[in-house]
Order: sequence, then structure tokens, then C-alpha cells
Amino acid sequence: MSTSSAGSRRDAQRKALLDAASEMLMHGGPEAISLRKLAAKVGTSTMAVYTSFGGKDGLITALFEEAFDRLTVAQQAAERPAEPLLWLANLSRAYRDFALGNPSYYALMISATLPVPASIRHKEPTADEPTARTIASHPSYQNLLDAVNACMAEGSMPRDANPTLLADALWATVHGLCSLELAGFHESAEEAAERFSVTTGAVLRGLLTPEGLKKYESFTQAT
Amino acid sequence: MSTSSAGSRRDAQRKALLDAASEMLMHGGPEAISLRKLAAKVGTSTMAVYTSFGGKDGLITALFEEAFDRLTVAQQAAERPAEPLLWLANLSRAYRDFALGNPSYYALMISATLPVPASIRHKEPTADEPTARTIASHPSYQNLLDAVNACMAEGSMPRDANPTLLADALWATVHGLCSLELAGFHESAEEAAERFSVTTGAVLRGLLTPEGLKKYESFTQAT
DNA sequence: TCAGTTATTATAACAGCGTTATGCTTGCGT
DNA sequence: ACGCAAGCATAACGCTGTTATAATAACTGA
Repeated sequence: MSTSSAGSRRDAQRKALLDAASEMLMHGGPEAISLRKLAAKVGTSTMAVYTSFGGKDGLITALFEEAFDRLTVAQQAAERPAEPLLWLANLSRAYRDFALGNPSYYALMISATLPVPASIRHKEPTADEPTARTIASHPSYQNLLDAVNACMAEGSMPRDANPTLLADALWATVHGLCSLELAGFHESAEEAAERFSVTTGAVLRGLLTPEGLKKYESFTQAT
Repeated sequence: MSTSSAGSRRDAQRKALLDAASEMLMHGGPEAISLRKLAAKVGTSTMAVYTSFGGKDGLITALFEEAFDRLTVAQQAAERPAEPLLWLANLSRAYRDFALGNPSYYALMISATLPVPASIRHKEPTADEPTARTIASHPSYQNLLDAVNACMAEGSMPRDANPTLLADALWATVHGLCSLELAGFHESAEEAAERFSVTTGAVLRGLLTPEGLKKYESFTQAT
């Protein structure tokens, strides 16, 4: 049980590097991660990054996965009421809270997700295994899908709809809102919060069945 | 009229650099822009970038503004029917067409807009002049605002609403959709197109008044 | 038109980056 | 206990943006 089990010396080195990189990320953003400074911080040389992660790309990928894990934790920490519509609203809020609370991690998720060169350089898109699968099967997305399926099951959303389509609609909207808010397109925090609730409410209402709409409006009026 | 008028030798150099940088951007993405390669391409030295743009940041800023100009052209080239609701739909489509047709420019807009370090390094946020103003007064955003105001004027959207709030809701949604689509979260182009129309339709319907909703559904049923 | 001043550019050097080649050193398996 | 394989430190390579210096070009004023 030298290397197969967890807790080897190598894993300790890996964790130390990852923690230090995480600190650099949170302190100065994705662009502030330098292998040389990272190695100096941990007390080793840059070669450690290559043996542990295979290079800087591997390190960034590890941070990227950690970001998604943190998001998943934030999502699953959200209150899960019996009403799936309220659960969906809580998931949206949790997403925003994560983005605002971990802006550097969120920036990393976006910057590592969006740019064309990154997706080109990393893996040739020769239909090997599209990135979509990687995300769709992630717990973070599964949470959202579960909530959508629950809404469909109770008739708040059309039962014959494609749940992935509905989940993507909500995801894209929430992501766009957080992206713009973090970019600084908000005059005040209150205005950003209002825009978030108004927009997510609008897209959610737009996806509901008449029955679901009635239910949703009873919630918003009650609260 | 040596330097005050247009067409100086200096402006020609600036334009040559900008065009070459634009080509590098479209070919290899934002990260492929190297001052040395750019200077070699134009047939000068890297110092030209410093005299014309003040450095690489200035060059990127110029490309950033060019990206917004191109977006504005695409927006204004969109058909403008008498019905503001249809105009709004056309603006959304034009935004997506621009993003898909100029992915590198779009990536630049996002990457230069979103990351925390960029906004920190560039200008200290000492309330000097928030970025929001810069964007809100841009023709591209004004187009959207005009359409929203037209919808409010005809009663399709609540007349007592904040037009900026409504415009931001649509902008964030469309932006989030394009961002996710360009990131590669689409199994097929058809699926991405369907998701776009479904989501934008949902958020638009969610922002309408009952009268506006009736009008909108008469359009979708007619077409 | 010519002299003086200013601005622009080419060359080279500087500091930093990710990556890689080369030995040394360490630790594990036999 | 020995031998071998893996990990790390050192140094070098090629690249990046930026800056100092010196020469050149252009424009201004007499």
C-alpha cells in the first residue's frame, strides 16, 4: 500500500502545491499563478509541479476541478424545501453566492471554460469525448437537473420537455448574471441583487406551465 | 492640420498595427497576440506599439473597442420591425450571430471584461468613473435600451419598470447563452439554437405585461 | 530654406515566464 | 545491503512584455 492508498509523501507534496496555488489564485486571480513563485512558496523547485501535475496546465486543471467541487458544496449546502420551485430558487442564490464569494475561482472556471485557444490546445475535439459530457455528469449540474426533474414531475414544468434544455436555460441565465456582476456592471450591490432576482424570476416563470405559474406566484405573494 | 486632422502617418501606423493584431486575434485567439510577432508582421519594432498604444494593454483596449464597434454594427444591421417585441428578438439573434461569427473578438470582450486582475490592474476603482457608465452609454447597449423603451411605451412591458433593469436582464441572458455555447457545452448546433430561442423566449415572456404576452404569443403562433 | 527641437524608432538589455535537459540524491523493492 | 527507478535542484533555452539608449525622422519657428 505504498502508492495505491492515500496519504503518500507524494500526495502531501501535491496537496501543498495545490493549497499554495489556491492561495495565489484567491489573492491575485488566475494570472497571478507563477510556477516559480509557487515553488518558492512551498519551498521546492518548479520540477515538483511537473512530477505532481505534469505541468502548469495540469495544475490549472486541478484548480478547475477544485472550483467545481466548491461550487457543488455550496449547491448542496443550499436549503432543499419540499417545493421544487423554491429549491430551484435556492440553487440559483447559492450559485450567485459562490460566484461572489469566490470570484477568483469563478473567474478560473470561466476563463478555463470559455476561451477558444484553451479548448483547442488541451484536447483535439476529434469527437473523443466532448466537454459537455464532463459537465453534464458533474454533481453540480446534477443538482440542477434533479430540481428541474422534480418540477416536471409535479407539473410545474411541462412533462414532455427536455430537462437538459430547461436546466441549461436556468444555468445560462444565472451564469450570465454572475458574469456581468463580477465584471463590474453594477452601480450598487442592491441593484445587482435586484437584477438577479428579477431576471431569474423572469426566466423561471417563462419556463413554467400555467399550474406552475400559479404555484410560483402564490409563493412570491406569500413571502 | 498636421496632427489634428485624420490621415497622418502616425494614424496609418496605428491602423496597420491594429489590423495585424486583429488578424492575429482572429487566427489564434487573444493569447496569440505577441508584440514581437506583431511588429515583425507589420515590419517595424515593438516600440511602435508603445508610441501608438502606450503598451500592450493599450493595444488590447483598442481591439476591445473595435469588438464593441463590430457588435454595434451587427446590432444595427438587424432588421427593425415596427413591433418592438420582434425588434428585441432580432437584436438577440444578432448578438448571437456576432458571438458565433467572431468568437475571438467575443472571447476578448469577455476575457477583458470579466477577470478580476484586469480590472484591478488597469484603473484603480477609486470611483473615478465606473465601467458601468462606459458600457451603458455605448451605442450597442443603447440599441437594446431603445427597444426596451419602445416595448414599455406600447405597454408590452410595465411602464413603471426600470428600463435598465429589463435591458440588463435580456443582456445577461443572451450573454450567458453565448458564453456557454462558445465554451462548447452543446452537443449539436441545432440543440444550441433551440436552447437559445427557448431561453430568450422564456426570459422575454417573463418580463412582459399580460398585454405584451398576448401580443408575443400571437407572433409566435403566426410565425 | 535652414536650424533647432521634438517625436519616433531600432537595437539591445532586463526581468520574468513555462518548459526541458542533466546529474545528484533519496527511497523503495528484491 | 545492494541496485534501480523516481523525484528534485540546478541551470539553460526560448519566449514574453517592458525599458534604456542612441540614431533618425519629422515637424516648428525664424
